[in-house]
Amino acid sequence: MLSKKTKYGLKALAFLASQKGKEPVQIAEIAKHENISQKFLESILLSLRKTGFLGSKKGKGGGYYLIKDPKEVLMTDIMRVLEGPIAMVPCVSLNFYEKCDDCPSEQECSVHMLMLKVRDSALEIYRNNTLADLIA
Amino acid sequence: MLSKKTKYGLKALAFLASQKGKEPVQIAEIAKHENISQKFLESILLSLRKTGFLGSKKGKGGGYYLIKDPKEVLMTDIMRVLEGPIAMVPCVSLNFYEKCDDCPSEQECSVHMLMLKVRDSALEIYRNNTLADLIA
DNA sequence: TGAATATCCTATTAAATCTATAGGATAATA
DNA sequence: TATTATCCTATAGATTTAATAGGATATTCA
Repeated sequence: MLSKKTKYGLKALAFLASQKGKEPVQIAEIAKHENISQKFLESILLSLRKTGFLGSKKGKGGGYYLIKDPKEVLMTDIMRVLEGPIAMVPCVSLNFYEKCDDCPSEQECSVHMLMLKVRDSALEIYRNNTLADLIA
Repeated sequence: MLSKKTKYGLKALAFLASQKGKEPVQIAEIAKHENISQKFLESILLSLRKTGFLGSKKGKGGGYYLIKDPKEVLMTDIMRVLEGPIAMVPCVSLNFYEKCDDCPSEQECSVHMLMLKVRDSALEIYRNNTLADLIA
């Protein structure tokens, strides 16, 4: 299941992408428009800024804005920052690989191959969708 | 991420499917072979029995065994019992549908369509794989 | 300069879920 | 009737997620 953090983050990014101008949008406005707890959203936007998706401006007239063209922002990158691994088990993760402690070998593991297929199919979707597609 | 319950359940099912005969296999043997806490596995096998995947026999010489031919057991059915919804959000779930409380409408929701695609791609994998494929 | 505004940042709490264990009841075998 | 192995419920422990609190910092504008 998608975490609230991810869902809210996606909605916030989509909302920012739907804005015509490049004017900063305040947290409060996004939170209100998307029915999100403002404080919770604040921490999510902060992490999106620190990972290079958003820029921000303090003080009056401040807020958050997209740094890149929505068409250039791949869903793979967004998902990995918000939700973490796209794979359902660490042993088939490209960016968050970890060995399973209960498996003697990945060759023998009955779960490994199936989860590899699932990961690949999810990757295909995320690689072929950008932030711009969220608002289309 | 896949829960331990699901992972262990899949491994146990695969182990049972790999057995030549139809003799019951004891929890202890499965647990040892797959490096799983025996008590935890016990509760997992119990739920797989209650949902019609496994049969069981008590007493000496007892244990668990598959009820159906592994080729006839779809991964969709296994996953839904062990892990729950295949969809990442309830609003795109076929078997566990729920309306999102934060969304005014699913048409407008920027997350909805993307998650529908992800669900469909996962479904395609699970529908085209059976328990027999886990041990191939 | 200073008041107002809005993000920045860390810490903490609250809630939910997941993982694992305990301990006896029940049934089958020999 | 002793032994074996599942059945069943309850609960404890651990981890993760969701949300909140409160002040620090920077910017705007009068």
